[in-house]
Order: sequence, then C-alpha cells, then structure tokens
Amino acid sequence: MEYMDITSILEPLNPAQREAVTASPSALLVLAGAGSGKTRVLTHRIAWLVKVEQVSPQSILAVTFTNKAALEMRGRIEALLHLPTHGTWMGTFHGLAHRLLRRHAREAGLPEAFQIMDADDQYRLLRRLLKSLSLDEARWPPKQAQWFINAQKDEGRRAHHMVASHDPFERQLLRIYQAYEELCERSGLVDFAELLLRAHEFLREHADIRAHYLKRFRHVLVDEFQDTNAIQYAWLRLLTEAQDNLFVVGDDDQSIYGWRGAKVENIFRFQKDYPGHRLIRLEQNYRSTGNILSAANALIAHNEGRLGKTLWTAGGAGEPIAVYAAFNEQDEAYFVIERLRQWIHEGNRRSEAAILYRSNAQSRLFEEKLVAAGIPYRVYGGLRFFERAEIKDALAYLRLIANRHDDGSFERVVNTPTRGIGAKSLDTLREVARTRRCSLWEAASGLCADAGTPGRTRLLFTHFLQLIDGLAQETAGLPLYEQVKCVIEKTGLLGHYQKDKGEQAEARVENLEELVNAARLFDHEPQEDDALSPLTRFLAHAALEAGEGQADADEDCVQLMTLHSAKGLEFQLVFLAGMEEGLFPSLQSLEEAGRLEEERRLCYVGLTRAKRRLYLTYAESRRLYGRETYPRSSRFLREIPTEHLQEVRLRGAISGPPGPAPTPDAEGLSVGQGVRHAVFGEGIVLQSEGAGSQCRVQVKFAEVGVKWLMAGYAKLQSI
DNA sequence: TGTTAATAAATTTTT
DNA sequence: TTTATTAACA
Repeated sequence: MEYMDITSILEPLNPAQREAVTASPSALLVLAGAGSGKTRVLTHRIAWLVKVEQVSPQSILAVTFTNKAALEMRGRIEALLHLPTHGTWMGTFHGLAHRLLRRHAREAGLPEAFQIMDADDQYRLLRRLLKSLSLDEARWPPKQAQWFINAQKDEGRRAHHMVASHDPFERQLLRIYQAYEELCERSGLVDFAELLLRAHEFLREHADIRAHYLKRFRHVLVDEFQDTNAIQYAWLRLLTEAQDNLFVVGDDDQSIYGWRGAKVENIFRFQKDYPGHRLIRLEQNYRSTGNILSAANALIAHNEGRLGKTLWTAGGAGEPIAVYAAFNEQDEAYFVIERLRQWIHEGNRRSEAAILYRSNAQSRLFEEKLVAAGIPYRVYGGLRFFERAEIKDALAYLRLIANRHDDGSFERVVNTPTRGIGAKSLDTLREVARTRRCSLWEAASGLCADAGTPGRTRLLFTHFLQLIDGLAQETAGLPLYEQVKCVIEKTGLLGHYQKDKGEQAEARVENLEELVNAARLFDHEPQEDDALSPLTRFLAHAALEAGEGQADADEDCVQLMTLHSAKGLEFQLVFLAGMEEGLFPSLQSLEEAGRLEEERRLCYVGLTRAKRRLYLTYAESRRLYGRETYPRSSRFLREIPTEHLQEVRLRGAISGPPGPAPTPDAEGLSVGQGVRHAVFGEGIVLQSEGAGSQCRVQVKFAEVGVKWLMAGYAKLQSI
C-alpha cells in the first residue's frame, strides 16, 4: 500500500520535477518556468515529505500569496494523501502572520481584540489623520501617505528607525507615519503590512517563542518566491535557521509586482544566504505550443540579469501567433469579437478564451461589443464582496460592537442611515476626542454627560450609543449569523436600502442578505483558532479574504482581465490587446529602466497564458483620455522573431512579409518615444496633435519638465 | 440633507 | 473619455 502511494506521488512527474520533489534536506530553489508544473512540484513535495519522509503534517509550513493558491494547494494535497491537512500551517503570508499574532497578541504588544484594516480602511484612517493634523489634502494626498507608509513597513522600517531626511516633503511624510503609528496603536488597528512587520519583530525579539516554532516547522515551503518583499524574506530567514529546510518555488521572469515592493533580488539573496542550496530548473512546458514558447523565450531574452531558463515543449509548433493591426480601438474590439464568435461557432468553450489588457480602462469597449454580440463574459477585478459599501457598513457596526474605540467604524456608521448627526456635530466630537486624546466613542459619551451640550446633539448621540450598546447586549449569546441579521435590521441599515429606489439599491439589499448567509456558512467551518469569538474570526476573515469579484462564475463565459490578474491562469485562446508603445509598455514605465523590464516580464506572462492560439492586436489610432493618439506598435512585438508571427489581414488580401512594420506618424514621432532636444535635453513624447507643419508634440523632459513643441521647428532627434 | 455643477486626474492589486 | 471628489446650492 505504501508503495502504491509513492507511485501516485512520483509517476506524474518528469525527471526535473522528481528531483525537486524527492530532494534530500537542503535549501532548494526551484526555478519554475511558466506552465512547467510549479504547483504540482509543491504539492507533491509536501505529499512526499508526509508519506515517505514520515514528516508530520504539523511540522510543515507552506506559504502562498493568495488565498486562492492556498486553497488550491490544500485541496490538491488532500486529494493526493487522502488525508485532511488541518494540522498543517498552510496559507498566505498575511493569514499566517495573523494567526501568529492572535496566538501571541500580548507578547506582540497588541490588544486581544485587535482589528485588521483593509486598504480602504487604511486610506480612510489616513484621511482623517491628515485632517486632524490640518494638512491640506491637495498638498498631502492620503494615497501618497498610504503608499509611503506601506513602502516603509514592507522594508521593515518603523518611523523611529528613520532618520529625518533633508527633504522637507519626506520629513512631513515621516511625521505622518509617526502619527499614524500612534493612532493605530491607540485604536488597536493593524494594517496588512503591519501584520507582517509585527509578526517579524515579535519572532525576532522573543527567542523562546521563536525556538518553539523553529522546532515545530521542520519544513518551510514557499510559492511564488519572486513576489516576496523584504519583510517576508526576513520572516522566512527567521524561521529557517537550520538552513536546510527552505524549499522555494519561483520564476524571476514572472516577477511583475516590483511596484508593490516585491523583490526579485530575493532570489539572488537566497543564493547567497543559503550557500548550501540546490538549484533545479523546470523548463519543460506542458501548456503552450512551440511557437508561443519560442516567442516568449525570445522576448524575455531581451532582459538582463536573468537567472536564465529556456522553455521547451514535447508537443508541436502549432499555429503562428496572429498579429492584427487595427485602424483604431473600435476596429480592434470588433476584430476580437469576430474571432471569438468564430471560436464559439467551432464548438469551443467561451471560458477557454480570454481577452487580456494592460489597464482596466481597456475593458469597456470589449464589454460593449460583447454585449452587442450577445456573448456572455466575465470581467475580473473590481469590487469584491467584502469591499462593497453596504457590506463595509454592516461590518463597521459589528466592529463597533467588538471594539467601541474603533473610530473609523464609528465615523462610518454614526450617520448611516442618517440620524441627523451632521458634519457640525461630528466636528465638535472630533475636537473633543482630540483634546482629550480619547476615542470618538468616549468623546460622545462625554458630550452626552455634559450639561453644556445642546439638547438635540445630546439626544442624538445618546440614541446612537444606546443603539450600539443595546445591540452588543442583545446579540451576545447568539450564533454569528443571528448577530449579523440582528445588526443589519436593528440599525436600520437594511431598511435604509430597502427604501432606496436607486438602481443599485436592490443589489445592496441582496448583498446584505448574502452577508447573513456568509456568516451562517462561516460559523459551520471547523474552528482552527482556539479562543477567538466567532465574530472576531469573521471580521478577520472579511479583511483577509475579501471574496470573489463577481458571483456568476459558473456560466460559460469569455474571460476579461488585466495581464496582472491573468498570472497563474491559462486559456486555449488568448487575445493580448493594445500592443502599443505608451500603453504596453505603459508610458510611466518608460521613465525608469528597471520598470521596462518588468513590463517585458508582464508581456512574457501574457504570452505564456495561451495554450493553443494567440492573437496580438494593436490600434494605429486610439482615443485616450478623450484625445486621439497615434501610437506606435509595441516594441515587444518587434522583439518577437517574425518567423513566429503572422500578420492578419481582413478582407482576404494576403500581405508580403509577415511581422508588424513600425508605424511612425508623419513626423517620425510617436507617443512614448524617447527624443533629444538641442536645448531641453532628453525626454519622452507624451502626445501629439495636428498633422504636417501644424503638428505639435508634448514632451516630458527629464530636466525641464513637460513642454509643447512644434514638431517642425523643434528638431527633435529620436533616441 | 441630498442634489448638482465644476474640477481634476488618469497603470498594474493582493493581503 | 470617464470617474471621483468637492464646493455650492435648494
């Protein structure tokens, strides 16, 4: 019987995969190309450890980036082992850090009832904070402060670690960071980056507890290693002192989240920090045709400093990649829809076709045309369930019940539905809270007790406070879904949306009902975490797993998504739309050298999503932000050898040599192009207007900023 | 308090 | 062009 199990673990593997799965103890880096069976290696490795090496599932720590990946891994391992895996710490970095912090809240310096803020909560908190610091939002955009703070935390830097910069702007940001930390501390709030940072600091500073986990986790496995940021890497270092138990899988060519703090360099650091490591490359691809792979290989070869990897397939070359030069974006969408129609007509599944694009804004036209053609489709991205306004309102009430001092939640619902508590009352309330350095809840209690407060204000606040206190008492012993139900009814939230006759109101009511349902299902899930109340667990779940984007996943429909969200997926038929300079690679990525390489990796990801048929399309003219632009075709098209491409011509006529010809406009200038000016120096063309002698171009110069120039006079030199 | 007009901005996104 | 946010208004 044992023997059979080993067969099922090893048989589906190729030699390289088998080598990785059965490797004896040592740090191991698996460089897994797109479609080379990365997840399979990871899951089979775990199965191997448990079945053959007799490692207890409890001593395995497996980390992924998304909940989806974690779920998939768990499912596949259970299928492989015929065993439940609940004893295994398997989850996202954030999920596991959260688990650690809940377990050791006191040692980590957190209140037992600490709450997790999602990005939106964090943004709102910062907006309030900036206001309370009397900083002008226009000069200090909350988004920028948020970005700054998260970037620091991702690097493991606390405000007090940082030396005040000479740059006054950064100095102010640092002050904001400082104030933000204090505010979070005071209100028991933890943002996403804080989960990781706090867990790291806590493990670092508590040698005894660290020793416990070091002993426990005999094996640490990491998926998508190229996406780890500095603090995640430091975290892994702490947990793998033994040096021989870290198994990471990743692909430097698929690192596309550098802008979010991910460090491909971690792969190189790994090689230095774990000198005894082994490196295994998975280069056999089971997904795409030979043409697609050769194109992808050729494209990515334009990047420097790669670890190097060449995908190959045992299958045939397949069809060439089709390139279509559309007149404009309308024509492009029209072309794609026609080909989709054909595909469906041939009896293929719609869900096996995907339209991929660089930016979300591009989806609109495809959607319009798909609607007109009556083809069902699904757009990925956008608001997820737990991010919807009405759901966040309901959760805010629940959070207030769990923790009265959660000011963000207080502000969110104190006047939702309207209770006559307007901006003025809130201003006084905030003022009281600030001077007394207390929470809004305490400030409101204070106002109610103070005889000097105007009667109306006092009445309204008393009402609100009683509502929350009352709800907390009433729902105390109830099952979770009853609690949720009670809250959305008694607070008037449900009634508020039921009365509303707006377009979205009906959907909102449905969503609130769905929330009750989600709570019911959640309560039935096996309880992994010890002493936590169901409500606390549910709130954490809502923040950490925001849910799916759209519900109608079961219908067979065409998939629309950005290149980023396509990572990890595969489709028989792929359209890569908008292959234009300035769009893809995006304009802003042209300004920094490293970012162009990331765009190229993104293109590599896009190409390797296709299993059988791939279309690359671009428009010779595109309306962008209400202006007509005449972009050049993407350099990425030109980086693919023409032997793998075939230009598509509508209306039959077959053209001469395959491959896209660059299409400069009359002046030889196009958006995104680098230029040199005799006086202003080097810059990038942002847009152009008019034609012939009237042609004007807008150029962003490195030194003198953005300028409009007459193309005829400026004597711009292409670079 | 909710609506409307004006204004500004405009990649990529998971946790 | 669309979208979001904000200030002014009824």
